[in-house]
Amino acid sequence: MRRRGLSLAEQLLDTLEEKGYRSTSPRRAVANAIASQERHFTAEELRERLPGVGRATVYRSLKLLVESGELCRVLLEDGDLHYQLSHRGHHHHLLCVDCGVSEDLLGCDIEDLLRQVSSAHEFQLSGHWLEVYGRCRRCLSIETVTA
Amino acid sequence: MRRRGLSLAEQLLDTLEEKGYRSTSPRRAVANAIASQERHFTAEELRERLPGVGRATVYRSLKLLVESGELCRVLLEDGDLHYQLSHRGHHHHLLCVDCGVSEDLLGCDIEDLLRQVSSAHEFQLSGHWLEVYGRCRRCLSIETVTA
DNA sequence: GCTATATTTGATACCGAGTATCATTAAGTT
DNA sequence: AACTTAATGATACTCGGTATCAAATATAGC
Repeated sequence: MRRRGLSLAEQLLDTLEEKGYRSTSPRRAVANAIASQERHFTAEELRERLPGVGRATVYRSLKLLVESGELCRVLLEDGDLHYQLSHRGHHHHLLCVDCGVSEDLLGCDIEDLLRQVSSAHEFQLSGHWLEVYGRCRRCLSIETVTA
Repeated sequence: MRRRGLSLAEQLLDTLEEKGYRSTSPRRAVANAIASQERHFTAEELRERLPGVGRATVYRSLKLLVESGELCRVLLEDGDLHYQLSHRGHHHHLLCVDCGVSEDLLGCDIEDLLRQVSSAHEFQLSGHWLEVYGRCRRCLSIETVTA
């Protein structure tokens, strides 16, 4: 949901400003670093690319961006949590375990299924977390070539 | 899938022995502590109950038990990873966000759905992670009483 | 039951992710 | 330009987890 006329980095800062957070140069640096990041990343990876920004500030910015919905956390197959740009509201990820690329899953029928399942267990559904892992088309074709 | 004639703790040790790991007194202590734990727990919670066992040993034992399928990791709604006894192979959890009780989800149609979704994205499915959160019947009734 | 050998242990130190504190600095307002 | 409030970054800390390595111990062979 990129807003017209705004670069990705500008959009991140814009969202923070709308929430009353100031636009500072460390935050601009963080926003730029995130915007130029194609795949999911860890806080430390981001920090390495921002030697001039304090550790606490990097973590604080990540937190604000997750809270404001611009970033989301993805759970890797091994249990590691990474960050990733979030282009929409609630959604799921289809993650390539080779290259790390992710596609969003929207409009699938999981919610319906979960509603059924939880009512069968007499649970009042409040949320869920789903990650799907596999190999993307590109990685599959590369694998075939090098094999 | 508790084996006949074995207590839960004995079964944990038994599984490790089958894999060639020795039965030691620290491991027995860990197995007993886990066996008496009804809900999901963190490594630190377990460690508090095992003052005589070294930190590294607790973590090592947890790792072995996860690898051998006796324990599984559950992802809480806030991203925290806890441990829990795993009574079966691949399964999902229906977790109560109030009391932490969990029920296993088996034989639901999620796998089919994921197969469809991933082939639509030209992904070769390799795995998935699903956690479902809600309030269990007991917590719902308590809430009604105290309200 | 004793001995040899390989595994396990626990102390320690370390790492990554994240938070708390707090004096200093910089944004936004007037 | 001055003021006020938020943000920063250094530091120290917590928690979950791993690497190292000398000392302890479980098992296998005799």
